[in-house]
Amino acid sequence: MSSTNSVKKILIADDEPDILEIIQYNLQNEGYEVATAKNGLIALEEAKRFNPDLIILDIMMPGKNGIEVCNLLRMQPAFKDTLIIFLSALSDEVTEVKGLETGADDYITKPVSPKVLVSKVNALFRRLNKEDTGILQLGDLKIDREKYMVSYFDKEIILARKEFELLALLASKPGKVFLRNEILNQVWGTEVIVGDRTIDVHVRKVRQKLGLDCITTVKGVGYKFDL
Amino acid sequence: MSSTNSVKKILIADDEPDILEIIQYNLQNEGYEVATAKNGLIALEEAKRFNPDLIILDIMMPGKNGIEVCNLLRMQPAFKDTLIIFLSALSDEVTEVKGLETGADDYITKPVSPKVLVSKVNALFRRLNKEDTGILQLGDLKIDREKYMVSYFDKEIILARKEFELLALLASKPGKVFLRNEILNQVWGTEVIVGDRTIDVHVRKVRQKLGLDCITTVKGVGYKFDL
DNA sequence: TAATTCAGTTAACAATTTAATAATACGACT
DNA sequence: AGTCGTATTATTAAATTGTTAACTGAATTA
Repeated sequence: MSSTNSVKKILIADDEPDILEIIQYNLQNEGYEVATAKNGLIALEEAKRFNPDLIILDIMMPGKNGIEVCNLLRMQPAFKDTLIIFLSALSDEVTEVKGLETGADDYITKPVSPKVLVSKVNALFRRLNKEDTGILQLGDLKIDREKYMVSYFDKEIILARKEFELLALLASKPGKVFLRNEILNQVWGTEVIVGDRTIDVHVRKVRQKLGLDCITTVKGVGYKFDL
Repeated sequence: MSSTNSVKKILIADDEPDILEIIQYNLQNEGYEVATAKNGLIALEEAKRFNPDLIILDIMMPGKNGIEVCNLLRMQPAFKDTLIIFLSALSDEVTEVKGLETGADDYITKPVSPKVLVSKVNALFRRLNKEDTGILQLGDLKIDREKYMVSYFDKEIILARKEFELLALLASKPGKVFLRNEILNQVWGTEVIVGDRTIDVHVRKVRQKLGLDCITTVKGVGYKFDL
């Protein structure tokens, strides 16, 4: 199974050595870990051994073709969720639809520019990692934007909305000094007009509830988050 | 934001009425709910109103082009995770790479066969919905989305439809705070307009029927499910 | 050094928002 | 007609939010 953090592993299966090499080179350049297979059977073995996050499959290969390989992979629980991209010289509609319905995530027709291929791969991983929740982890302080929850050393701290938004804003760029105006615009919006003291008071409440000196005052300028 | 159970909504933006119509027809045939926009500005408005799960954007449109629209959408938190596919007659490498790097999930060059497009759309949703099993088991609480049934300690609890959908939504991501707007969109849809109090009342009923304190209110923000 | 000013802190209070509840109304369906 | 599901409204209760005013400490000035 693929970890969200680590370097992504990609297996490329194609019977043309040139293509294999070009794609491998470009993906490695982008920081991916790459393995290759020069036919369908080897691809299956490599998939087991290498446990890739993404498999790029040529359709027309000697022995087992790409679609067969895909089917065999999808049958195994271990590869149920593995990303699969078909790469094919066949650009006919029927094959493409069949390929996608087999459970592939994309179908790219050759010839394809390496840069475009890399972009598509990036896009797939980007989307998959969107799963990550908007959690900010700063030392022992955790700010979960989705859950509207702050915890320190796993102890939950209840913040009111404005308090939370203020903290989330400051913590979004630790070290950066936010001007009072920025804070007003971000947290309170441009419509509402509130006095300057209001910010101070909210800062105080956050400090108090956190019991942690992480909001620093920069006199005459604004506030910043610093652990 | 996309509901786990409901029909997926797709917004298509293209300045060519023919294309708009063909795509719309094919996607509706596949069971999707479709809205259309004939230029970039309208697309932005429709996105806000219709709240689609996927937006298919033509790149060359009068006024705002697709890439601009994509950028504007991605800036708004509400559309940060919305699926976006570019559709373009431009097949040059630079535009395609730029499009994908802008945050699109796919880039398809015209002309495209409607069947292939539909397959690609299906593939995207398939990938996104991987964890969407019908039954949710949360501690001793079981929620069966297919049978519209809830049980606690094997004791069946009858919920009305809206009540059920509300609970199912909140329980789909335990801990996550759902904004009132999200709840309205998911449970009631974008078409119907109901007052804010309606949500409260339904929350109350669910709490009452479950006899279980699993829905927490987060003042000023929304509600969350927590066991 | 003492007085003054400036900027921010603090605590108490008031105003405003927001949600829970109960009672009510209206259809759809039986 | 009666029940059920749904949405609205009014009332009440509670929490958040904003303001005020007094306080503190540092920097500035006389």
